Amino acid sequence: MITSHRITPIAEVEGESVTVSRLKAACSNCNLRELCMPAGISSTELDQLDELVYARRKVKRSDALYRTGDPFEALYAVRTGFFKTRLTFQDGRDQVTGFLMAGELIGLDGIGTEAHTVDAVALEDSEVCMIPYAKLEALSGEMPSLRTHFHKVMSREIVRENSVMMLLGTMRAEERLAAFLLNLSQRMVSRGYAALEFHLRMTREEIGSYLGMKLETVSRLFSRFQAEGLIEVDQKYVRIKDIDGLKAIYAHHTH
Amino acid sequence: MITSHRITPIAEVEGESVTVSRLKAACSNCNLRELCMPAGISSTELDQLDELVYARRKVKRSDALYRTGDPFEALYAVRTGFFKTRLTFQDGRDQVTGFLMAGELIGLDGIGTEAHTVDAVALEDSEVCMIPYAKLEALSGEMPSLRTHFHKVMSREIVRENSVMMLLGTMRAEERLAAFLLNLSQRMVSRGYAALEFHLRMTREEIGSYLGMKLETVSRLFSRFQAEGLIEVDQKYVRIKDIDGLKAIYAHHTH
DNA sequence: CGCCAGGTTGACACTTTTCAAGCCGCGTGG
DNA sequence: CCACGCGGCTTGAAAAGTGTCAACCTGGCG
Repeated sequence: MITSHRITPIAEVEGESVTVSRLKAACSNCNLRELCMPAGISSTELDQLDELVYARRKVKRSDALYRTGDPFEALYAVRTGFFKTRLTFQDGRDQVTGFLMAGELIGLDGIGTEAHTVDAVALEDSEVCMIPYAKLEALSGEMPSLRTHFHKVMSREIVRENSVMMLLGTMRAEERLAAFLLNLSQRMVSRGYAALEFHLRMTREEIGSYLGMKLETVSRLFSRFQAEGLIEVDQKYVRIKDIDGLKAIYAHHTH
Repeated sequence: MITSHRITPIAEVEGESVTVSRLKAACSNCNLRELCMPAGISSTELDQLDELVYARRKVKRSDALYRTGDPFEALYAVRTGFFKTRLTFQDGRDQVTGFLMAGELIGLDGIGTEAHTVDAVALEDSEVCMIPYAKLEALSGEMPSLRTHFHKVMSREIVRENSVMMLLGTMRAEERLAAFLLNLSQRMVSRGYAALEFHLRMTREEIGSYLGMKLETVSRLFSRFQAEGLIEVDQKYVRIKDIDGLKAIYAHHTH
C-alpha cells in the first residue's frame, strides 16, 4: 500500500500545456463516483480507491491527452470537459472512434499492446483523473469488486463499439444522425443536464467522421431535421423538439 | 480450489444438439495454448489454468453457442471450427460483428450486463472450451499473469473493433473486401495454414453484413478482383494471386 | 478590421443498392 | 439414381443515397 504520495513529473508532451496537479483526487468525495466506480462499495474500499487515482491533469482544448504510439501508463477518467478519440490509418485517413464525457474512461485501447493505438484529444478545456494502470492491476488483484467493475467497463466498451459497427454498417445517414443525437441526449440526462437542449462540443466534420459521413451530409441533415420540426439548430446549439420523431427515424426503419 | 470435477448439465438450448463433454480439457496439452493463454507461464500456473477450463462443448453448424439475452455464464475459446457473432437491432436488422477461429475467445460481450448481447453461431461443426466466468474472475485474483493477459485480450478486442469502425466509416467497398481477405489470410498463417489459399466459411451475405455492404456488391467485387488477376475465386474457395495488389487496394488509397 | 475556420447550400458525379433474372451445386425424397 | 427444390451466387439495368466541388455566409479572434 502506498502511504506517501510522491510527486513525479508525468508525460511531458512537447509544446503542449499539460498541467498535473496532486490534489488528492479523492474518489470518495467525487460527485462522479456513481458513474465511475463500482456501486455498493465499502468505505475501506473507497479509501483504497483513493490511492488509485494518482493525480488530476488538465488538458486544454485541442490538446492531446495522449497520442498514438505513446507508451501506455494510465487510464483516465474524465472529470470535466469533453474528449474525442481518433484512430489514424496508415494512409492518413482518420476516424473519430468515440466522444467521451464526464465520468467516462479513456485509454483502454492501450492495454493490449502497452502503447496507445488512438489519439485522445480534448474538445474543450478539460480535466481528467489519472489512474496508473500498474496500480489498477495490482489493486484489482486484492479487490474483487474493483476487478469485476473494471471488467464490466471494458465489456461495455466492446458492446458500445458493436452498436457503432451496426450503425455504420446497416444504417442510413439520417438514422445515424438521429441515433447520435439520442445517444448524446441520454448521456446528458444521466449526468443531470437538460435532456433536450445542449451545445455540441464537436464540429460537423467530427460528427461526420464518427458517423461515417461527410460534413456536408451532416449539415444537410441538421437542416432537414430542423425543417421537419424535429430539432432546432443554430451552429453548435441543438434543441430536440420531437424526440419521438427522432426515435422513429432511428428505429422505425422505413426501408 | 476445485478438486473433483462435477458433471452438471450446462445450458440446455431447446431443439439444438449441444454436446458437453468432460474431457479434462487440459490447456497444458493444448496446441492452441500459445494463441489462447499467457506466454511464459509457469507449470504450476498451468495446472491452475487447467482447473479453469471446465468442459468442452460441441456446436453443430448453424447452431448457436449462445443467444442474445442468454444469461452470461462463461467465455468460450474456440478449439476447432468457425463462428460468427451477430448483433440484432430492435427492428430486426442485424449485422455480423465478428468471425472467430481457433484460439479466439467468444463471449466478452456478456460481462458488462451479465447477459449476452449478441448471438454466437457456428459456421461449421465446431468445438469450444468453456471457461466459467466466475472461476476466471476468482482465479484472476490470485494469478496476476492471467489477469494481465485477460485484460490484454479485452483491450485488443476493443482495438480490433476500432479498426472495423474505421473500415466501415471511411473505406470504400473494394478497400473493405481487400482488408477482409488480408485479415483472413493473416489469421490463417498464424494458425499454420496456407496463407494464400483457403475456404471461406461464411456466405457472401455474411461477408457483406460484416463489411457493411450488400451481398451483390461482395459478389461483384470478387468477380472484379478475379478479372484483375488479384485473386481466384470459385464459390467458397479463394486463392490470393497478388497479395501486394490487394494491399495496394487496401492501403494505397487512390482517392 | 480583416482573416479564417466552420457551416450551409446547390449542382452534379459516383458508388452502392435495389430489383430482377438466371445459374449452379447439393441434398432430399420419390 | 435422378429430378426437383432451394439456398447461394452471379450479373445486368435502373434508382437512390451520399460524396465531391464550389460558392457563399457567419462569427470569433488576432
